[in-house]
Amino acid sequence: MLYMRSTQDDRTTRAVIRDEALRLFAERGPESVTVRQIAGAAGVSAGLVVHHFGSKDGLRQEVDQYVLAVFEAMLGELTGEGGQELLDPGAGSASLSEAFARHLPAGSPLPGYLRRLLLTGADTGRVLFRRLFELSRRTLDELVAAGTADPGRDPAVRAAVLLANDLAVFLLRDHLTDVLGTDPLSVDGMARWAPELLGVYAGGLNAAPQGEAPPPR
Amino acid sequence: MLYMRSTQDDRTTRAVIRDEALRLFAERGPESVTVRQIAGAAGVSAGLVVHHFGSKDGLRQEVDQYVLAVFEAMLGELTGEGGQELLDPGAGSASLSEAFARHLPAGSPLPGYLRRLLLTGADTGRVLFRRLFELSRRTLDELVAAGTADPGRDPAVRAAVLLANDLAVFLLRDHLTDVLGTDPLSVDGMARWAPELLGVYAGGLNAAPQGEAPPPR
DNA sequence: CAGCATGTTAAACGCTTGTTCAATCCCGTG
DNA sequence: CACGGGATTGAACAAGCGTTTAACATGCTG
Repeated sequence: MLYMRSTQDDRTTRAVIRDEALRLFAERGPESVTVRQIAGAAGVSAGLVVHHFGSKDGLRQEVDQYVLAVFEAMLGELTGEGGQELLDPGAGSASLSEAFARHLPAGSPLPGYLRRLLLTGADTGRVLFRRLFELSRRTLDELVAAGTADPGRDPAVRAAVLLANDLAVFLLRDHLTDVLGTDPLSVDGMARWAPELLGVYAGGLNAAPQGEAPPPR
Repeated sequence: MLYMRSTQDDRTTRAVIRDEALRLFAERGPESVTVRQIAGAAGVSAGLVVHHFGSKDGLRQEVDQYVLAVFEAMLGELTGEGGQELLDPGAGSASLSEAFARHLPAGSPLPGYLRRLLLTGADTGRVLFRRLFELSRRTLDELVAAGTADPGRDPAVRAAVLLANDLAVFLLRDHLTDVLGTDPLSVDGMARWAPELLGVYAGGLNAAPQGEAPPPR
């Protein structure tokens, strides 16, 4: 093909368009991105975008599906591999946030897209959240079974609290980076964030930090 | 004026336009709302909207300023009235969420607009978040001074954790309503949410609930 | 080698957008 | 009572939007 990307790139032109759309959608939101901008970013004409995806909305839906699939794959690895390591205050894991940081490259647009999906993706967002909520409920159940957590008065609400706290890092990532000087989804950032959150989970707000770094108790 | 709103309404036409814009912006986002739609909702012509606010962006900025002003007023009442009642695990207050529920009418578009401001309002959102972060830091300081909380290893991060947890309810309101069956910003919803969160804050995830079902103050 | 499906482009189309403009209406003031 | 000025409208405008179309190049298949 003469029209294929110049330098070596094993992705199909179709995939390149999809990736650029994903990036731009995550950055500015689908409404603020034009077909011509996507085409420009992918190095093709506007007509080709429509030719491949039927319409702009068709492209958006395909990106939705793609992101969801990647996310599910991530979740699969997480819950499937070495038993439940999710949300376990004992292990170094701080759940979803850490999962993303570990499974995705540094500047990946995926977190941003998922954020937008969660906040403005009418139906897809609802499905996604329900999925996460069920996961959170099961995780809490496991923690209770293991004696690591109490179900509380209202286990559904407690699971929701845990999920919300987890997602908050995600949704507020940029602002947190701004005021703390560290991206909470980066390795350094999680090293600051996780102990503080797990400290509260372990003994409440009033308990002094326990797992020491400097002070030998 | 013959053109004034039919039924009694003490608001200026200008104010009506501003309010309708606020509502629509909060619902769908400024990019997805047209000047004609705003005009239609306010019962005026598109030209008049521009005449009053210069441009669509001018209108958006004015709504921004208006929302920020109302929010600041709310914050002022909160921090100023009976000393610090904010984030105090002893009182029934669950901070920002409760403040909104108490100071705003039921279907107010303000929470939705603030959410959007926080998540997509480039500079305004940053300023808003910094403001809230400073408030959270001061509140944590007071809790520490009162012996109700420990500063933790990294007080800035601990304050950020508290703020993020608080804002999460806000940002995920619709989804939480969906899975829990109760709006967490309503009176009923807070009655479910607050005890669970405060329970964790009081003794961590593993502690059994302490204050009984209806706590006799 | 003919032929056909596919990838691709440039140009054009129709529609919606934000904005401008001239005209009209009404009130307050001199 | 004239009149000037703000409020208000409907029509018009240019620009940008998503999409359609006709044409062309390319690689595969019989």
